[in-house]
Amino acid sequence: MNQLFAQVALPVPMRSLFDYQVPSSLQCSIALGMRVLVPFGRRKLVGVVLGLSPDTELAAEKIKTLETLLDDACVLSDLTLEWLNWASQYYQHPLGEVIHTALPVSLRKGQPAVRQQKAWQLTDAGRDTEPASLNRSPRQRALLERLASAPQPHALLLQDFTSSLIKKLTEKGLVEETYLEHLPDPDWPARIELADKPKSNLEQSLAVTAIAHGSDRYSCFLLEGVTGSGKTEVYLQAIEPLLAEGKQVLILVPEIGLTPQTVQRFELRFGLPVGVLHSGLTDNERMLVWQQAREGELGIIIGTRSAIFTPLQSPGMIIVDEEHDSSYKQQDGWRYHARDMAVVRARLEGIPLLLGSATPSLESLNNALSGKYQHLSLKSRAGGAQAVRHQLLDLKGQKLEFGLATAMQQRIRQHLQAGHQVMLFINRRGYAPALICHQCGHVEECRRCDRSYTLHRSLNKLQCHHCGDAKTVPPHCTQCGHVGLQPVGLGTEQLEQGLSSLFPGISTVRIDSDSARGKDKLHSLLDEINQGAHQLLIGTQILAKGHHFPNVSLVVILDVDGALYSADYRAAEKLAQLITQVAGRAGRAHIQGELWLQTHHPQHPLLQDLLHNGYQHFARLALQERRFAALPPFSYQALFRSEANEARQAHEFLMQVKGLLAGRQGLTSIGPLPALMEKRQGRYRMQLLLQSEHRTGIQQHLHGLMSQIEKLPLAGKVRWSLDLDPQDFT
DNA sequence: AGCACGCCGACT
DNA sequence: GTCGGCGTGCTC
Repeated sequence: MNQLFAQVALPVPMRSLFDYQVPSSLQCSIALGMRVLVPFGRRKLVGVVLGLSPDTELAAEKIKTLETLLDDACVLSDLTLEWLNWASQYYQHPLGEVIHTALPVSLRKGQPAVRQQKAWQLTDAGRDTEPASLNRSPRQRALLERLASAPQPHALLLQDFTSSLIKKLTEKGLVEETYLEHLPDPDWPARIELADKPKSNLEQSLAVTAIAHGSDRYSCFLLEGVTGSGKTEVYLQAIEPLLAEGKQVLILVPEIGLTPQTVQRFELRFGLPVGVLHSGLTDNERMLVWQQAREGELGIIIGTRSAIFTPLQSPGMIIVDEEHDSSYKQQDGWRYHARDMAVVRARLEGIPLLLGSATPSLESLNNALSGKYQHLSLKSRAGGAQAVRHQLLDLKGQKLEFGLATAMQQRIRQHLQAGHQVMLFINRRGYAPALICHQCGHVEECRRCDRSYTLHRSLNKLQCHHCGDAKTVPPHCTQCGHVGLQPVGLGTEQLEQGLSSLFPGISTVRIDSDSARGKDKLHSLLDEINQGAHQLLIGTQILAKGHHFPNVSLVVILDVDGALYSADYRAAEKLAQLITQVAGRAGRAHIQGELWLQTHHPQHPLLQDLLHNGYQHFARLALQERRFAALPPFSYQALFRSEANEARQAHEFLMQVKGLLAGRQGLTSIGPLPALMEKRQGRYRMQLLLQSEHRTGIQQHLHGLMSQIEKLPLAGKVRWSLDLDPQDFT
């Protein structure tokens, strides 16, 4: 037989495929998209076959032979491979690692992909036994005859025989255990039982009709619906006709939004089991949902970020709920954005994509306003919850204790005395902030860019993260001459320790990603809160997501300025989303909720706009600002990060990367600058930001650059990575 | 990324 | 005399 070589993608951080000789015994059965076990160095790796060819460019002595063919059918379809290949190019991440992330852990480890079920078959002795010889035990005889023609699944046998009977024949050596491939049973469309649905309003009906109109091809919808406007009801009605046709629906939700109630709502409406994928599952549980989805046995699959990789036999629609949520962006390794991956997947599969949010990302909103996506709005709020009152507290010249103004402390006391709960929001700590004058509120700004400087304590410098300009820290305010400029948000870090002295005897609880880590930890904390075990709640973004706090009557956001004057240009957008989400969650019909913002700039146009005109209006204003500043979504970015024990090395590496890009048209590079969190775990972190007006600009320049970078001597010494469409500059 | 090889310091 | 530190280099 002729020689055959397989090009295999392996989970290693290298941008090449690896050639292996295919043993002649496997040449007939091997195909693209199957997994193989191959020798690699002195270990064995599971890889995926991406090419088959009668020849290879590699020297014969280097070629090894693949060890095992792990599948008899492909685990990744042509379409999926095309999708992942695109992703590997777009994110400039090695294809082998991309494929590795897209597979469930069990498959990465080489476990079989087909679902197996326990079954029973006759042994040689069993086949030689005359059924008549068992005439004295008719049940045993019946079982023997049942197995005579073919092995039978365990579950099926139990309908007619007891397990002790099977055991008896096993002990006699006539019957033995075996495994049969599970036969898919995709007959759920026939079992749909629609529950009563609420009467939908005009906006909802319009949205559902619009979606139904485009449901047989790729199209993208942005459903912009204020909190409580019934987005989920639109999802339910939009997928109803698809499910009836036997089409499957994949729903992505934020990490924190995947509650039993969410899942139940879909289950109850259609009377169907829903496949659920989240981080708390075991490898086997994930694998089962993956298999059921692939075999078409599930109509609805709900999951967090990585659920975007769930294979579907007959895809009907993808829904991304709370599409603005930052948990859709992977923050290490391959930094993909599940929402963006969903757009490309929907286009390849030729199915509609529905993005829903009360506070859409500026990216999606821009696509909707420019007509790239269809824009659907839900503006009326169902139910009678009272709107939360928003108010601003001017911090200029105020006495602050642990970041709280005296007037605010009194207000908090009033609410506590009334028996209500109070929620205090602080931004994540450790960020490089702007420098602000507490007397007049003046913020040092870069003259060239009109943007605030960022304070980098270790260098004792102000740096503009927009153009890279640096200057020394001024001794006094350039506006009013006041001496003693302070970083924005000073004191809020000590808030938690200070609360016990400010509010003695009041039970305080902190909720952030650390304290809420672990299975069900967050939920038990939330239960405690709603049962009234704590009166003062301190938290970050996590508190605002998807949970209701009926007894909270006062919400305070301590350092609004931190977001208004952050080097992270998305901070204002995130703040606006936070405020809007919180306003939708606190209080209840009989308690008038209050939301207070502490700021040195109560007249700031973005704040004023948000408070008076709401998120929808604010977002459009913010988009205009982005357009003027040529920031995303009106430009495209890629961020190189580097990290080393010595700041010099991290900096020098990025200087060399910048050097490789020198003189390229249509591409600007900013930096290297210290990361907003300059140091982490004792290592210095620097960043180099690339920006282009066109997406293809970034792509073209990155093409080929990565392999050049890998050849730099420093590339092996510093930890470095590329983040495409960066969302977070920490 | 792993995993080896390789060449310099404190220990049974 | 060795155990072990992590720098460097390779993996079809």
